[in-house]
Amino acid sequence: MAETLRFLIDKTDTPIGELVIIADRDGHLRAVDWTEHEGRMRQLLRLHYGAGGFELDPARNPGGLTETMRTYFSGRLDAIDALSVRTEGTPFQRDVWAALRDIPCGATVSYSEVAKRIGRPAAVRAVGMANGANPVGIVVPCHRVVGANGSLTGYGGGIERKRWLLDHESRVRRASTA
Amino acid sequence: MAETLRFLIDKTDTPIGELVIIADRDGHLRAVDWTEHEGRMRQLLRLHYGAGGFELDPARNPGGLTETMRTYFSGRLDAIDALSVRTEGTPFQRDVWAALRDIPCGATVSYSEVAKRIGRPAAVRAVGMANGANPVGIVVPCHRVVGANGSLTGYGGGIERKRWLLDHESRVRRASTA
DNA sequence: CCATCGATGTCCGAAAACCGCGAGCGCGCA
DNA sequence: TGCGCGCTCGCGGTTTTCGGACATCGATGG
Repeated sequence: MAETLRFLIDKTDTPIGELVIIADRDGHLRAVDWTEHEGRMRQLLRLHYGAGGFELDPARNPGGLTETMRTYFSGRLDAIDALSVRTEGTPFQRDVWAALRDIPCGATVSYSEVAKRIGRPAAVRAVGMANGANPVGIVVPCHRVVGANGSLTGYGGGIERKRWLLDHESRVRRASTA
Repeated sequence: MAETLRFLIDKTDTPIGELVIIADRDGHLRAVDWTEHEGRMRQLLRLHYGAGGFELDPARNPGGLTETMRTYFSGRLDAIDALSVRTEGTPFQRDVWAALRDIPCGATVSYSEVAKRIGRPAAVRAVGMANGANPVGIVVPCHRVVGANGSLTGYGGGIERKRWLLDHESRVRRASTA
């Protein structure tokens, strides 16, 4: 591939670890992950854009996205709802990720329910795979998908963080509706 | 892959069939093949630039390249020597293709000789593969590579055309040195 | 003299493995 | 009987692996 996409990279602290944020110059979010897993994230980028297909230039609060993430963590959960995400991925994955964004904050859904919603009720386990391949943690809320019996099953960032995020969302929601 | 390279496409007749010419907007030749094999050529482009990674806009004599090709066929063989080529391909393939351009017009070289020249004397058969994967026929003169015993072996455009091209080159050269 | 074989890089198709699931079943335990 | 736990197996998209084909040629053995 001849061309090179130039992305912007920033980092920020959260109560549960440092976050890496990748954005493009049009203000679209391209990837989000924990610094701890930056290697894995870069590998995913390589997969999607090619080995030399992109470059990461350090930046401060690109497109206001870093600030938006901080806002979410500080308690204004709906901050990330309007945020514009742009990713690659197979058609199936894109279907799944789109369905994830429709899960309202504070709610959880089972893998099979997601499968049903994208019209492939049997592709339950594949939904799990697609979840794991999600480049944009938190904003595409793969943490809101849990086992049919309510168990947390798995999370790329670690079950602990999944639990924290769900707590965070239900906690704040409870406070605001009270 | 996000963006799309916009190439220019033109066609022209030759004594041995119609030629397709793909150029970029900087005047570099990107691909050349016979109209008869346009499908195969597009597949190669897809391989190199991605399925939706490029687009072909019809153009007339882009970068003067069509005219240059016509000049070659009309007898000014060195017309294609200076012409700028830009292609993708693996490191090995690029080595091979570079070596091909060093074969002087009118001369022929064996596959094993090419292998020797790129420093991998044992990769003889692989040179054959790389030859077949050459996107830029004629200009990158894969037709000047023949069997160790002088037989024509193979040619993507058909042995007949290979023979014609070699005849053409030796004929004109003989005439000019006489 | 002729047939066979091995080395070499790349692509392609087929097949298998991999999983962030979930339903069904058997079993142990009151 | 009734419940819960854990094992097993089928599910389906994606990735990985593997084998074969090929624009050759020189060495070997019959």
